[in-house]
Amino acid sequence: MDVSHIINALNDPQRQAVTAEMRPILVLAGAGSGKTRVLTHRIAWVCEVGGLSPFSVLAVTFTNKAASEMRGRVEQLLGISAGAMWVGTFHGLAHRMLRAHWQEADLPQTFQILDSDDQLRMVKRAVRQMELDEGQWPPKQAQWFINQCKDDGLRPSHVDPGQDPIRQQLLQVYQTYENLCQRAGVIDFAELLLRSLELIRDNDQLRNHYQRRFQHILVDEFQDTNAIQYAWLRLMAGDHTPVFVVGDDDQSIYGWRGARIENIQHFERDFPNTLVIRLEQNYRSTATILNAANALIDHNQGRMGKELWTEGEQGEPILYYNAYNEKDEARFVVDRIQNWVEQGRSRNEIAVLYRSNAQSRQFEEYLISRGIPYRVYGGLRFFERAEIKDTLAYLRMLSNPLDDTSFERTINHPPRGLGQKSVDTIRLYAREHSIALWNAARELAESNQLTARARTSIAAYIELINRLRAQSQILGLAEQIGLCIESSGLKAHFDKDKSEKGEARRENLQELIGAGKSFEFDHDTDLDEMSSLDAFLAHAALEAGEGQADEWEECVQLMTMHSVKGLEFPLVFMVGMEEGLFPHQRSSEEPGRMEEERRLCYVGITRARQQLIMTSAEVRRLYGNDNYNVLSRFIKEIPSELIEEIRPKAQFSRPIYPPGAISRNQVEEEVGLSVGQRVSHNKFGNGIIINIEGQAAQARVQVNFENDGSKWLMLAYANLQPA
DNA sequence: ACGGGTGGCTTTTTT
DNA sequence: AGCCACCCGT
Repeated sequence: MDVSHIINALNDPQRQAVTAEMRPILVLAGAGSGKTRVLTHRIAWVCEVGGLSPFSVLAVTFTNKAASEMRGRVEQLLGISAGAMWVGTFHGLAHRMLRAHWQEADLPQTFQILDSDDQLRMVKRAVRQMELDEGQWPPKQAQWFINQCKDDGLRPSHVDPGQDPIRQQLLQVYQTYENLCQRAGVIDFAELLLRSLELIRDNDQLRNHYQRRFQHILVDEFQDTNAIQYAWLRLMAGDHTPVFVVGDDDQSIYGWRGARIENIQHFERDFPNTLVIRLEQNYRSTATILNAANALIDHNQGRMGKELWTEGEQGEPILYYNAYNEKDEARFVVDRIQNWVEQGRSRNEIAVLYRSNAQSRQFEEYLISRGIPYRVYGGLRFFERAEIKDTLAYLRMLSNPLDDTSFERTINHPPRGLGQKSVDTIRLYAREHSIALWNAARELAESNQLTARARTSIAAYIELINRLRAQSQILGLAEQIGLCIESSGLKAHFDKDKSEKGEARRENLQELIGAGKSFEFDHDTDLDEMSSLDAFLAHAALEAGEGQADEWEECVQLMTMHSVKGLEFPLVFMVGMEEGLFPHQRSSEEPGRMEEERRLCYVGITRARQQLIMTSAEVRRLYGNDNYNVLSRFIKEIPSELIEEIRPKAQFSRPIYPPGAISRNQVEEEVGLSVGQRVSHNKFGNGIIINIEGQAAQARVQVNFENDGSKWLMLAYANLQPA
């Protein structure tokens, strides 16, 4: 058999991984070492050489993007359509399983998926239903608690209430929320995984079926798996199916949302007889960039060990510029961008990376003023926009009228003369009778508990939903969407808005119809019994869609260091390299987080192919005050011979301090203290000055005390002594 | 239903 | 400083 197309283009360790015998395999794949290639070629290998059917392979990723990329490459390699193959995201595959076994999973056939926004609304309802004060019990916090429990595989009954009354109350909210969801027939993202885990755990027949069916399980970005995903994988694999996981402990940056780096660290222990393969040859960056990355990440403890190398050139040194302030920083970056473009290079090749989204603004302003097109990643995505969700809520009511989330969203939107009070009556009635809002509304429309006016409105609403459902039976998906937009009054509602915003909303609604059309086209086969409407609604929840339509315009890319993972650019800027910003202040407080910050920095560095430029600002205006930040430790951890510091050119004067203000150095001189200095205070003890502001009698210093944390003190009264 | 004023918050994000 | 959620008046 000719297998050259599978293994020819591989280096030794890659080939070793791809052709390894059937046993647990852990591929530690460094940045830019060809991990996707290994994953896809492995699938081709076990199918073509190992004789497995493509349908007995399970391949899991985290993002839809990674899944579709993998799917495309497998199709190409195997020359088949991978439609029926189990290649997808954890959530997508769990969803597929629940759709197939909805009865066994105790779900209505038309169960709907809540996205985080829907989930928050539902938590809010739970909090209100318990008559708790929303200020004291922020739904956001409860949502976080619930998701954390579910990500650890814990149902309310499994959670140890402990002694903490706050925790006990949150647990009650969790329970109430669960009841609301179950009654409405909706499940949130974490529930997809939890429910599917419980399904195969408790149902012997199904478990045996899946364990027998899948002969090989492959996992991408394994370092990002959380507890429930890991448990799900182990259950799917059972005792006999070999697992092939690819990941990089040095790129684990999602610990804060439940990812467990231990999953990869303990893989060898959990899966006996594991073969570990390291992919360390990098095909992306210059040696300088890799050396910097290696040196930086070497400061972390307990790594699994890996060092990137390249056959390529040394390349340009890393450039570092210490700007006066954030404006100067942006100016510098945009100058460099202009430079690059003037040399005939493309704007697509450039990424500006920052730690937090708030930092993008300065860069945007300068880019706009120079007329350079750019694209900011992040923000609301297509299916998350209000007008889209409004329409989807109507569609969901057609599919499952018991869906309380959608009922709440549609009952008085667009306004149809039902006030807060009438809706409250419906809620109360539903709660008292433990029925869905829809059923409560139907009963109340017949009763005399409401004013005649409200009854008419409710009756009209019920009539509307029923009529839409009847009419939509014979329509295609796109027509159904169009019908909902028209008949619900949403169209008329948004037509009234003559502003740019209204215009954009109308366009989005038009685009939604278009999305329906192309969805029908792509899914014409319809192998499941699921209606195309239900399939579309699930698609909308699971795949929120790209944020911006004009993504192919040649433009500079602005994004956070988190969202850049998996991408690469010839020219990369890492901005805001300051203590407090990056590493972020909130990460120095929690144990383990600092190493995660360092990994994040490692991720950023390894995105650069040719040139890496880092910047910091001496003074940065943040939340309204000036901060004098110290240079990020991460820059200090890179060997200085790899870095070339750019000094401001003589012709640039120091224009940054606004008239009347004085520089930090001047303040320090006047005050006689400096940032970084150790001082003692007779009440708070010893500490370090981390910030100085104001002058003369107004001078204030921020001191980070060893015992009491950081405090702002008026210098005139603090009586600080150098320590 | 809208809009203006106020107060509180402020890291990272996918599904 | 900005953003957003909430509240109250119209």
